Amino acid sequence: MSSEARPSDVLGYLLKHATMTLAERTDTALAPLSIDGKEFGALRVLARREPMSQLQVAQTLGIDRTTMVALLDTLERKGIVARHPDPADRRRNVVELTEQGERVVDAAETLRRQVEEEFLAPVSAADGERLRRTLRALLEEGSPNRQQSTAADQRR
Amino acid sequence: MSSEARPSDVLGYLLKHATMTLAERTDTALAPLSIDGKEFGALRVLARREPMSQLQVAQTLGIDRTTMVALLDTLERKGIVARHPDPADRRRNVVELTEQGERVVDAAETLRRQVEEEFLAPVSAADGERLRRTLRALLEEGSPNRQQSTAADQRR
DNA sequence: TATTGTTATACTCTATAACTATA
DNA sequence: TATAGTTATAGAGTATAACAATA
Repeated sequence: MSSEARPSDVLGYLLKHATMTLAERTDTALAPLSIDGKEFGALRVLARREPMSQLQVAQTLGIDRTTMVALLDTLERKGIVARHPDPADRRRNVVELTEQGERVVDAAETLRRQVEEEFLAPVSAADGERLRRTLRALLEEGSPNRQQSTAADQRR
Repeated sequence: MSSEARPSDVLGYLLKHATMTLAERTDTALAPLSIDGKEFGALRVLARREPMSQLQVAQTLGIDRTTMVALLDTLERKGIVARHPDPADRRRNVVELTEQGERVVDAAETLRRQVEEEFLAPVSAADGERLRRTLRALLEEGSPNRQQSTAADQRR
């Protein structure tokens, strides 16, 4: 018989609620810019890079190209991105930030950081950085900083 | 002008992907028990407690009571929970784990812990514990007494 | 009248399939 | 034939509204 774990001991619970809380606050902070966190994620892909096709953006984000269409429709209606046919391959649309889009992305980036700072305010700066570092380590899957073999490794 | 942050520096990105990865692995591990993580969440509410009504379970989970109906339909079909009208208030259904349900919950709890252990394997045990502690601190102080409020709750 | 569970319905999100225009 | 973008459609998931039984 296993002993009871309180909800707040369950890592999945903690991660999920931390994710939801931060996402909500980010959406709230971005609302004055008329974008949400998901749209900002797409904009960040476009920022400070060579122009990309819709498909490339979609693949970078891990979403379907049909989903990308609707996302870009919204952003284009807001004047944040522009689509142009690629002269070199007219099947493709090159997606670029407008001037307004650049300003929105910069403002959003500042807001995102502020939200993160506030979110992390209850813990020390060191613990905040440790959180980031630990999460990065957990997500770097095949990378070499794995430790000893675990029960899981044997099952693989 | 704000400087570029790599995706892996964005806390929301890290949290979201950590949540997704852990949830996927948990679902995979629980599959042999014919339950998923969401169902297990509901079962954990029922385990080792006084019997609760459907509404109480739903409120604890922060989901709508109509969603609860479908969730319990599934779990009841699997023989994991049973519903009885409450003799004291026959509008209510008392929800209880069956004997099989108790066994499933215990087995699932063991699996959940194994998955967590594997998930945390890339970092030291100390860092794993720090992660948990930091997340708890962020959720306690960060969002005072909000359990899992939904859009619906706010509209009410 | 209010509450609990239920059913029917709607809405959001995202994917698959099919169509178009290019290659 | 294959690919990029689009459109139409479907599916999962979850909510709101309406209803029956009970309080």
